[in-house]
Amino acid sequence: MRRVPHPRAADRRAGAFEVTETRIQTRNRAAIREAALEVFSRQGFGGATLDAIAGEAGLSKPNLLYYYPSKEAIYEDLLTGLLATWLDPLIALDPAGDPVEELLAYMRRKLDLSRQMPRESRLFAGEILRGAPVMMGHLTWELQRLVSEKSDLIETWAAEGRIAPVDGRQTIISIWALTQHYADFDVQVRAVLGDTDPFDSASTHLDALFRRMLSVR
Amino acid sequence: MRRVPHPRAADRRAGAFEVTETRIQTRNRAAIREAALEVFSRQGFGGATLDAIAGEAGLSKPNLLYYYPSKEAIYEDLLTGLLATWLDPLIALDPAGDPVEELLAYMRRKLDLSRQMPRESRLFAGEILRGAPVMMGHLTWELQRLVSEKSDLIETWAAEGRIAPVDGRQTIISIWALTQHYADFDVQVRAVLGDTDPFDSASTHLDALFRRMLSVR
DNA sequence: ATGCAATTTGACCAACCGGTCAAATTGACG
DNA sequence: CGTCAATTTGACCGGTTGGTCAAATTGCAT
Repeated sequence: MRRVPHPRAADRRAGAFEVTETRIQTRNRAAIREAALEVFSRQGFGGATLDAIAGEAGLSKPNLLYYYPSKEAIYEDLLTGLLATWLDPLIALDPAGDPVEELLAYMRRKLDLSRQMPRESRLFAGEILRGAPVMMGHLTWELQRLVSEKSDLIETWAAEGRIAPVDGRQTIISIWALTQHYADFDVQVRAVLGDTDPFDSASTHLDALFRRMLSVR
Repeated sequence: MRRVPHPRAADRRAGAFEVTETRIQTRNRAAIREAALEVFSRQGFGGATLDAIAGEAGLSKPNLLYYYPSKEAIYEDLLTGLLATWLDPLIALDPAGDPVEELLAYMRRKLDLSRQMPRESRLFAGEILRGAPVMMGHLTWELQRLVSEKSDLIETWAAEGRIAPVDGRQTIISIWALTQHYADFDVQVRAVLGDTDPFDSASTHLDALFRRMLSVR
């Protein structure tokens, strides 16, 4: 029913450490992911077409479907492949560090992600907007667990009086909202800010905001 | 080329103040807008279909197209019709009021909008995400002008020492980001917060956040 | 109750969409 | 260079999509 991408001559030389992928496969899969990111992030899943993705990747549509079995498969592969990158900044929140500086550093890492990977941010945003049909499972497992752990840490810091008394989960949500906004609503932000680089002024602003919000007085 | 919805017997009685719309037209147009809001806000423009909208509205597809000339027309009508509602809270920012309380009140009005009109919020979010193909014009006129005026007000307050020194535009952007997030990323917020009502805890949290951010010490 | 405008519908259409398939082409290795 | 797997392609398919149209039905003012 499903054409699996090539039994491959994989185990021809048993014991080889090599990846099971051809050079051509690696190149084309990468091109497809790049193209799909471009198209899905701007058009959304529903608005994207295989022809558009194939065109952007420089492949024919049947050729594209030689590497991925379906439109959904490409979309899912993109999202799940990016999930780790998206969660890493929170994972790096260090219990041993200085509370305020740790949270500011987390905020900065997220803002950098918005600056350097705006398409990825919009891809996630689009998925969540539509009710997360694909990511729902991840949301209620990895994410919930991770946020639970880190919000406990934040509230411990608060209880110890090392930061202002805050709700841990709400604090994390605020960092998400404030940083992702610059990628997701890019055109609106630029319309409002004019010529100034959104991320430069955002960086200063958010730094001050979180310092005031978190520091004990 | 385009079938205009009915010359109407409009001016049959000259000098009448009545709307140019039939009762049936009013009812059906309202049903269509409601249905379109439901579908567009969840599926995005690209993922939405006329059949889905017609079905939701309880009309046949040709009947739907009797009231609106095209899918784009419905989408545009929704967005432009909702624009005023979306800008009103900022317009109401009062130069004569107490600065901190005014900004807090603005934040609360926006949060209420997220709570009571989440579909409208997601509709706008989807439009901006895709680069605002339809709203771009409005963004670079009404919005830019309004934000310009109100950010000047905020910075005047700051210069007078009545609130902390902040960037006016960035402050407005922060209010948008923090409040709309609860509507736009609803499923993620709920996944993270569990059973507690997102808007109740958000209200407390954001109140404290903006008070700390804005108050002079 | 009748006449005309307003509304509704089924049948239809061309374009497009996601996806398939057999056949052709290319790459790599002995 | 021969061979076989890996890759690529054009032609095609059934279903859906946005949209049209003529005809039927309904609402309403007289």
